[in-house]
Amino acid sequence: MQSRPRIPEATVARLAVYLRVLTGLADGGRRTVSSGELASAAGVNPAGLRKDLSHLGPCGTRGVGYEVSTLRDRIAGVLGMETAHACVLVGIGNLGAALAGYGGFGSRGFEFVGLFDASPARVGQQIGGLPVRPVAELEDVVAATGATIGVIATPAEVAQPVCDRLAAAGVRSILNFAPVTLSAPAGVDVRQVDLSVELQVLAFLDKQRGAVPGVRLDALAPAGGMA
Amino acid sequence: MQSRPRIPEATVARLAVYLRVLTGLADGGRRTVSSGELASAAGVNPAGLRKDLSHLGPCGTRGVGYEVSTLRDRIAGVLGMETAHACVLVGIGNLGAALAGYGGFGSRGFEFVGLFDASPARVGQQIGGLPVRPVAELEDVVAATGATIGVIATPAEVAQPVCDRLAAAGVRSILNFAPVTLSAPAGVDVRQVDLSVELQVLAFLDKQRGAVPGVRLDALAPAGGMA
DNA sequence: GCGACTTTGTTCCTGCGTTCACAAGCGGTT
DNA sequence: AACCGCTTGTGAACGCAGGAACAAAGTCGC
Repeated sequence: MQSRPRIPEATVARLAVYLRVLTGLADGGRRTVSSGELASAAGVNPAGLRKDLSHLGPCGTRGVGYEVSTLRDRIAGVLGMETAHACVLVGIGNLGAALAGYGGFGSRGFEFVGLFDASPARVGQQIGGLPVRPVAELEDVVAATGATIGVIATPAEVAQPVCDRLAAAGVRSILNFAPVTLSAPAGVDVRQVDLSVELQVLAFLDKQRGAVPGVRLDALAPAGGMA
Repeated sequence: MQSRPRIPEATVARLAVYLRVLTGLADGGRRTVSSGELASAAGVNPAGLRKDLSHLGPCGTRGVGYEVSTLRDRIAGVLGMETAHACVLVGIGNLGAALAGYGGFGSRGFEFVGLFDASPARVGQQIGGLPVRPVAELEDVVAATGATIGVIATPAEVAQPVCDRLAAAGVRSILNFAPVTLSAPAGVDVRQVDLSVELQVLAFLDKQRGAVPGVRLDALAPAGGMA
């Protein structure tokens, strides 16, 4: 009953945004919100927001709006946040260290239970209260903690082998920051976050909008990082 | 002639992926590729790939496939990579420092020309050959370099003011890593990269697939970050 | 107690993205 | 020179997401 047959993936992504906005409203002491206000804060269309929320069954009061705390708890339940999720992070470079030290995950129910790196220089360091372990211990930690989410922040060359090991160890969801397209066995979800792609889309939109060829790189940049 | 009336945004994102794959193939000495092989490497449908490529006009040889270097250059041209793009980065925390030090941008035509942070402790540090400047100099650097892309890696509270200043200074494209929904004036594109949302979508897909309640956080994690 | 206003939940419709399937074209071979 | 297999490019159908408009329902005021 709480789990409808299917919720579109795009809706799930927006539900996570609504949840963040609602949490902020609740912390501010707000009791109720209308769909229009919530949609404005989330940057979406009010009708679309109501349609998204309709997937969880009726949870608002007509003429009044939505009760902030109730809606927050309802969304959190649908997204599966009442149970914490154990994550392992492979690749403790600049980006990996930033992810490991970012506190925004823990407060949302995601807990890193293992950090791994291939470099002996990194192994043994403490980041966010957790030691960096050698990748050889990956399977053991996944088995011991029952981690279901793996985050890959390694160089591109080793991302696929790491993905294979994570999947074999029992991880069912993988978030990949390496700039390669991973192939994983059926039953394992992979989501790709590619920063270069995001920038290139922005650059294209800018170019398509016409004009503005006047980029003067030489004005302040000393050395071109051409590789 | 080179710029067709409109290319769908989803296609642009995939073109960037094709470009990455093609670059790798060219470095490996490969001369030609078929749509099937390229689609497999990019993780998409072969027919969809051909339709994406059709937006740049005919660029393949029937019976043979696509010439790797030619297609690579064609895509690079459409994405506007023959001209470098100057970027400014605001917020040099863990994530910002990782972005500033990441070499993957420079090789794709994106060059950081200014790093900014509000903390005096950060100002003056050198990251990737560039000094961290106080945010007060933001407008001057944008004007001097003609930067068109701004990257926000600040705490959530100050992301909107920073966005406003970037837009007012003339930046037309903004990539936001702060967990807030930004509102920008018309003519300014904002792309949101929210790591928590990605994780929550993964968690939901995992939950929806059924089963797996056996998350044992207490095995290794010390404290549950319930808020 | 009744009316009017506000807001939700739903339905319809339009447009887009994706996928399947087929015709057109090129290279290699005999 | 003609045939055959292979691959591209395109046209059509399907499904889905997004947006607007409408009906139901609850609350506030009189």
